[in-house]
Amino acid sequence: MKRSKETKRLLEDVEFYCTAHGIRFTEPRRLVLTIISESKKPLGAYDILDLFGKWSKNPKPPTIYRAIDFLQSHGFIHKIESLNSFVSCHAGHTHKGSQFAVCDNCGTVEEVHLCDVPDSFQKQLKKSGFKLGHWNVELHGQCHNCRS
Amino acid sequence: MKRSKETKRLLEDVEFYCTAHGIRFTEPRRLVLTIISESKKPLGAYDILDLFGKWSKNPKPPTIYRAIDFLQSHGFIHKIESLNSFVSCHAGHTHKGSQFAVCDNCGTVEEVHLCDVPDSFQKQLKKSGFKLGHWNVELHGQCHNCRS
DNA sequence: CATAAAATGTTATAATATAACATTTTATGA
DNA sequence: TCATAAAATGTTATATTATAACATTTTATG
Repeated sequence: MKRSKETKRLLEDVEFYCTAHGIRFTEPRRLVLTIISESKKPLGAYDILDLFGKWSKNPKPPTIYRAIDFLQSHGFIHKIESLNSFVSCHAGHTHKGSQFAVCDNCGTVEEVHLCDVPDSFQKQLKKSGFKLGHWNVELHGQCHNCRS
Repeated sequence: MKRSKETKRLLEDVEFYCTAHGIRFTEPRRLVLTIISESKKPLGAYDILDLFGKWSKNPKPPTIYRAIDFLQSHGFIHKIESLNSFVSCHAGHTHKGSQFAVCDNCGTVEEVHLCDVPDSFQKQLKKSGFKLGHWNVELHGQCHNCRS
């Protein structure tokens, strides 16, 4: 199976993280992460299922969704809610928020990493007494490539 | 059918908007908007379908989804992507972005209205040459009520 | 009022996600 | 080292969310 430098690096990072935290980086989890990481675009669960099928006989949806849940809960992948699809996270550390610029023309997604929620949100949340857990920002539009 | 002051006001606003723009505010559209507006919490399409059934004999999913598409495309309702559900918009005018504070405990949603995307996003988008269309922000956590 | 466009009705099915239970794998300590 | 429990996976079935396709009705317009 093909694995880019970025994917190899991500797999190593996750390996390290899992060892350090005593959690298991099993074969389906590794394969699902590799598939997502190798994709230039976000993948839906059933896209992943199809690709997974190249390496394993007749996989079923729960196999994919379980791996997704695991990877997501540890911040290794993110879900783009407006596309029902998933991207890998190369931000290098766990964080509570994610921001994506989604090109509605070509479908590519760029993660816009910010460690904190913008002030304008903070202020409004403080005013209403809302305790922020995690957040997700999806910015739709046209990427540089598609504009020219 | 019960209709709060807020709902009545919203219906009037939409009525006015539709007349002004030569678009039709038909019965299924009005009923779906009323149902969403009367709800304290975001409603899924099939929740709406059930409620719609109290006023119309045996409605089918496309009826609901069509009304949702219409209402959404004109900015009268918003979809909370992370919940696959819908809320009405009382912001009073169409806008390109929406922000929601979603309480993961009680499920209530508060719309945090901002007319512009925060600077920190603007900056990053400018850098990468991304032309912003519409955006969606979903802030998950605990609301004031659920904290006490 | 004839016509075309818009909206709705209706049937079927596609796409996304999870429940429930059986089996296998792994970590752990007696 | 091996009995055990916890974790993970396999498997079957089904729930939930959303749309395609085509028939019919309603509305705006000349």
